[in-house]
Amino acid sequence: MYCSEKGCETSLIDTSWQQDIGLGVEWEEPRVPFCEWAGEMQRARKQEQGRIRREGEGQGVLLTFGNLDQETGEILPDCLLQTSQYYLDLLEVHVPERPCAPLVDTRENNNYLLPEPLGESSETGLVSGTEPLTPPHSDSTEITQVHRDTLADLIELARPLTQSLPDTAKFKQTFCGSEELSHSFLDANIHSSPLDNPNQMNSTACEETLSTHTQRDVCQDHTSTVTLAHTLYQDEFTQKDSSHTFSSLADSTILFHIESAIEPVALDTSLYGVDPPASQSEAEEAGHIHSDHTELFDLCLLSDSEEVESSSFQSCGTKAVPTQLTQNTLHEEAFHLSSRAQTASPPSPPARGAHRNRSTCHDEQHARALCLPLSVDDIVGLSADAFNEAVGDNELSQAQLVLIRDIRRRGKNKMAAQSCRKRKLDKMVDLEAEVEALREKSERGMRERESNVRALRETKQKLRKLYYKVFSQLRDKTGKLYSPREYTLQHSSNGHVYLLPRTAHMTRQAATRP
DNA sequence: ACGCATTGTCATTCG
DNA sequence: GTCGAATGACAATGC
Repeated sequence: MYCSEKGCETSLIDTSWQQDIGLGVEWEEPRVPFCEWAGEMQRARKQEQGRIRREGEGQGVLLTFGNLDQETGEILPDCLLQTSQYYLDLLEVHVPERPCAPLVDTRENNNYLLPEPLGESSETGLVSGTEPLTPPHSDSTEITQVHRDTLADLIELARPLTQSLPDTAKFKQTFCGSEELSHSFLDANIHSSPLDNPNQMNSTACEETLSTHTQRDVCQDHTSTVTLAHTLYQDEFTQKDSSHTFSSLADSTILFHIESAIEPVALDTSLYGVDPPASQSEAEEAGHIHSDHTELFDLCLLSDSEEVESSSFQSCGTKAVPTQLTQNTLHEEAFHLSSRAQTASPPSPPARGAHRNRSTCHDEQHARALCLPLSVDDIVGLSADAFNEAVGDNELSQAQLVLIRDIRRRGKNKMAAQSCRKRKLDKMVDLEAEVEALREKSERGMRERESNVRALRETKQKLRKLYYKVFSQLRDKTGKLYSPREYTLQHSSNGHVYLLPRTAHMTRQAATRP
């Protein structure tokens, strides 16, 4: 879709907005033409720039993690400036000598498509001081006037398309040190996702993610000097109508096809185009980058495996795959990566709190790397018959067979160890309960024994008293008392009681013993 | 720095 | 003999 007339970009975007409104998007504020909005944007930027200059102290603080762009007044980290300059250099050849028409989307031609330029325009009331640029493939009548720093901002906006941020948090730690800045990049990654790129986030997921981020952006402080211009651009959208943001961007197809301007990047060197580190800190940063590189590879393969079985693995985000890489190349590289991970280098110490899922993630990464047809859960959870059937149905390589059986063995053993420990724990609990019951039983026996001993002692005492009482009442023929030392009382089975001399009694007892 | 608890993994035994 | 479950031992990690 080309527009050759001056000012046509305004009508195009306005038409897009009108279409959105026609689709039911409510517009609470009076409609502001895009050109006016762009002018406001530029004025806001100028004000921001002036504020930065006034706030020398704050600038000093901000410059601790970034550099001040002399043209825009934005604070950019070094890496961004380098990358921005890189893309500027790539696009410098397209700088024309006269004002240009807006860039519009021609996806077939892979042309640039930019939002309405913030450059000079008497009709739109935009500020002056622009440096005209034109996209590739545009003829003399299809020229675009783009403010240089706006182009730089849009390059930054499009940068995630080609460099991918495997892990926003890691990116934040590695490059920015500023949460807001990293949010800007995350938003840029979302807002600039080409809908027609199969490697990018689909529109539904993008909209969902976008909704979350736009809500946050509405609450964001727009006076921050760290916010990049494209974030301001997006925030202006979200201020007007957060639900309108994506549709506006999508319907007007404000996309930035940068792939055509990017040279092939050697994957084994750097996907981020970082020069060899000169210092230790740079070397550490390079280590982060290399780590992201490896992670990116896994994620590249993830998109491949999703084609095989989309239900097995879940995507971790929007990842760009270098178009120069074929799937076979990726698979071969993934195999080497997986092999290296399995055999060579010991895993680096994971972050605190990552220990619990380390093993599972490790297996999942290997499964992704080798494109196993089953998820780790399925590999472990399937019955033996189902597992063998699944393995038999899918023609797996030797490496895949080894890996899938290792994953199953480890997973089974892991569950077995867990159940074993649970059983051991339960057994210990049962044994402790049994010990407690036995202890109580023993205590009861002891108490009963003591009670019995006491009763026996009392009985013996009573018997002794009774014994002497009987002897005290027994008299021989002469009326003399029987001595208990010389006589004893014997109770027979027939109920009679006999008084026997002790010698006879002892003789009798000896005779009855076996 | 040290001890303890938890978890994963390997080797081995058992059914 | 094979296979899966069970378990002891060990290492890594977190607290």
